[in-house]
Amino acid sequence: MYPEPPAKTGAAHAASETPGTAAAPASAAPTADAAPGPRQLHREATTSEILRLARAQLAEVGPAGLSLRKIAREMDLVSSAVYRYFPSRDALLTRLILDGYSEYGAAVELAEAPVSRDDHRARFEAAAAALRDWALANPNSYALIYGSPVPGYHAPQDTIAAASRAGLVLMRILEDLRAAGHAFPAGGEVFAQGDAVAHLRDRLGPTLDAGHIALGIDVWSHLMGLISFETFGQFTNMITDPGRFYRAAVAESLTRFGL
Amino acid sequence: MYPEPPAKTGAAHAASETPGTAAAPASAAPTADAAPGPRQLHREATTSEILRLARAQLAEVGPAGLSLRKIAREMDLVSSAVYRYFPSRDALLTRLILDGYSEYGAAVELAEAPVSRDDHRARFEAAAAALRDWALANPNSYALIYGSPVPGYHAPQDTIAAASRAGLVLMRILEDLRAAGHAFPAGGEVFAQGDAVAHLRDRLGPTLDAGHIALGIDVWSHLMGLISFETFGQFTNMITDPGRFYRAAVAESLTRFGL
DNA sequence: ACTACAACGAGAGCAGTGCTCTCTGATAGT
DNA sequence: ACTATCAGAGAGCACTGCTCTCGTTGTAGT
Repeated sequence: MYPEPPAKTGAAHAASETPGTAAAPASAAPTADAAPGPRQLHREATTSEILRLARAQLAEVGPAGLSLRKIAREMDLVSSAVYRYFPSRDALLTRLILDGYSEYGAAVELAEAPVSRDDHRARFEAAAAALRDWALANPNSYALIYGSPVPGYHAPQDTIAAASRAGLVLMRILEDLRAAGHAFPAGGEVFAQGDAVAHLRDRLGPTLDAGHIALGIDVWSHLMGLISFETFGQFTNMITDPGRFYRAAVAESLTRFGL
Repeated sequence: MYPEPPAKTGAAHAASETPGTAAAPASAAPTADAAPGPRQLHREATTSEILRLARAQLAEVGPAGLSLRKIAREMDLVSSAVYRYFPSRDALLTRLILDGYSEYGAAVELAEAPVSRDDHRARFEAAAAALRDWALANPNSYALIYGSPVPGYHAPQDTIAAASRAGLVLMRILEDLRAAGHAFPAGGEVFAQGDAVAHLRDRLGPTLDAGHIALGIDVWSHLMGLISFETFGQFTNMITDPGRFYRAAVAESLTRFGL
């Protein structure tokens, strides 16, 4: 809903994926999903080509500049053909957002994974650094997923699950910390027990109580605030060395965990 | 540069204000700026009417939905006429951004002002609460000024000065704190002396050293991160009571100042 | 093997956008 | 009173998202 088409409902649906693929499984061979079929292959190829070009455009001109017609042109397609694959520009955007969350989460996981499991401090530092690095490397994707939401666009439930992936990496470190018998400093208890919602708790083990989850979310928000300010240019003429500044904040965060 | 016009340079200029007003002072009466002149009056009236409608539209459909043509229609003007007052949509947006920063800063100042000067704790709490309240009351303006920047849009120097206004309220509290002989806890010293840049230091007295300014910026970023997450919907299914959560974070911030 | 159906792409077209250019009155300063 | 300036009108360009129709073609069921 970026440049806002004529009028429409205003509240974006933007939910449905590629309709054909999703509506298909009723027919064909239920033996297995054995036979891909040349048509479906073509469909998948086209879909991912659209996404590839969309991502390229996103990186170049940002979310607002993304144009279905331009994508069609680059594929030697007529604009209406693209609508066979994505029902609207919004749907494409939704898909890009979802992918963005995944990539972001994957990047953070990848950075944190190789660190020795019981070196919680190093794990946190690695994850935090990856959080910033990815944002700086993919500013437009970052803006898409953590910047201002498209007006009238209410994130479908899919996105809110995907959104927490990067944050969960931090949470798991806290979890392991707790499992290792670590005692969090008393200061963190300003966060009430009921602040973190059940949904998030289900994705974590029972080791952490809501207060500690809330502490984790607070720290996460803190880091994301710094990253957003930096990538959105708010630190211009304010902070000379954002990298060092960020590392200092990370160090401060560690003390909040008692590390 | 939202829906990106044809091609143009890509890098937004977006600097110039209402050109007539700025280019005028060579002629007329340099005795004083005494005589407003009926024509100039009309110009100012029209300009502010445009801004009024633009703000209304912004609040309703967000930055991306802002349409010069629609504004013109609502004023019973033809679209090209609006260009007599703002050279481009970008210029209008720039103006709205500037105004947004001002309003935001004013709101925070207004909330902090009535608090007894030597109750630094209450002053901080009032300012922090205003920070969040304004954002929640004006989500689209907030998104405009603190959300993802318009792609290709490089903030003119004017904006970066205006941007710090709300943050400065917090800084002044630290300043007063320091002036009152308050000793900041040792932990804050993870922030290196050189992090805060000269520009910001000039707008504050010499009482605060760069390390404490950096601490202030960090806390400010933290709060803004929380506010952004909340207004941009990132806390959905994550935090049950964002208000209480925010207040807890504010309390934690106070301890960082030794309050 | 044939047929009915669904998918796909093309093309035209609608309503909207930002922005430019030219022309015509009104108006303000000389 | 004259003239330069300015505001607005109007037409038009290039672009957007999206819809609809219409042949073609692959696919699946009989």
